[in-house]
Amino acid sequence: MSLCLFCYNENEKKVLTVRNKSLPFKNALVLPNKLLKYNQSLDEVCTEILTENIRNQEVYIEQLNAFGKLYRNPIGRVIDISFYGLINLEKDNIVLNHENNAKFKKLDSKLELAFDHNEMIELALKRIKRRMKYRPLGKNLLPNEFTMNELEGLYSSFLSKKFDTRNFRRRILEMDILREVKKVQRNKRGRKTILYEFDPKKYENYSNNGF
Amino acid sequence: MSLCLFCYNENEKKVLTVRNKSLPFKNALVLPNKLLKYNQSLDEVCTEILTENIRNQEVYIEQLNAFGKLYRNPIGRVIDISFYGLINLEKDNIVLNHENNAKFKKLDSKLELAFDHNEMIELALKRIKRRMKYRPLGKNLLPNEFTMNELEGLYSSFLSKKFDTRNFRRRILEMDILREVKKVQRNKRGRKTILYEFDPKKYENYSNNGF
DNA sequence: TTTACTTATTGTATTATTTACACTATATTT
DNA sequence: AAATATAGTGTAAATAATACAATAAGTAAA
Repeated sequence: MSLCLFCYNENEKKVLTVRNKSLPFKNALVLPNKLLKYNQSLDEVCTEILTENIRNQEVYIEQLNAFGKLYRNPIGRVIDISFYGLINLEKDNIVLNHENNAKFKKLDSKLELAFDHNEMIELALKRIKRRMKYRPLGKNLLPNEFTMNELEGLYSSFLSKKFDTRNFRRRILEMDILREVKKVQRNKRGRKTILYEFDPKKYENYSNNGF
Repeated sequence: MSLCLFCYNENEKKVLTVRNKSLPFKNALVLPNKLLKYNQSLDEVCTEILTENIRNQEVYIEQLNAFGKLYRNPIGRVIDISFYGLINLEKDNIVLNHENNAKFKKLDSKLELAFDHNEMIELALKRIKRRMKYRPLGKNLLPNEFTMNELEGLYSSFLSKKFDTRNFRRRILEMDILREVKKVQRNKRGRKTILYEFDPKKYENYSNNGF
């Protein structure tokens, strides 16, 4: 079982990687993963992977795909059921396990993982991209309070597409998932920024049932 | 591994079921399934299931989901990676294995399968429904030549929604995946019907990349 | 052969959604 | 007070989706 755990930090999407501790590909960069034990459900392994690597198991997770090619692991036949998850570094109170060398890495072409783990990331990103078209995204990636610009940046990053600010704002507001927070964000220069939060019930509803 | 194999026959969607040959739930109605052997890839088991039950392995298949709850099988922990497929009974030259009691059953509320196989069907139908919104459907379910009414019926059935004939035809033709066949279908009463076929290249293209 | 009936096919007007596009507001710095 | 940086806003045009009913082309019956 492998997990693509994404965050959105410093205006970039990143994925959690660890150093592989055993053969094959010992010491290579891989997605956090764990073998399923006989008495475990899939969810339980996810929880273990999370606990071990970030010390937090309360994270948004979706099943991705089962990878089952015969020779994907050179040592023997391993079927890997992969998941993806979305977190926010501060909000979710992450403690990276440095024994595993757990690190969030930028998603660029230089990121090369062992096994078929790059494929997993690609597939996860595709899935997220598709999902964004009929369900809201952001609650798991952003801090509790955020600006429209941050939300636009996130959408822009995951959909690899620039938005027109005015149209973006209108569309998001029409989704009816945000509320303005009383507070406001002071900036070094320029106008203050309105802060928003997700309306939990509405977000939940659209997240489960689509728009 | 289990397979939801759908067809669209006599204006109804149907799914392939078999009688379970072993415990637990011996003799119960189930989806065709098979245990994965050590030296098999997922695709190979799919092929086996297909060969065994319909004597044809050249079928459109997509991975659905891994079902991994601890007690989904009362006898022990079994993780089931499910697939769904779409076929056409005549075109695909199906020979049902009656030793397994392989039969296509209408998808109605009376259809009750053992294990979590009903869940699998539900999920597969949801997936297909979603997929239809950005990719074409029909090539695998319809005969090579078909009428607009048949295609509309198929869409209507899988999306559980009535269409306005005029709007439906316009939308489908705008998709640019059909071509008229020279022949025409004679009916007992009323006007002759134009026959269409899918343009293989265009269909393939939209099927892989979406509209 | 004319009329009734059956089924297939077609077009237009309205509404809703999406896109394109540039200036004003509010704060800080000099 | 002027320059600069960032946030925030409205309107018009184009495109897509929806609602809606009459005509065309055949068979069966009178």
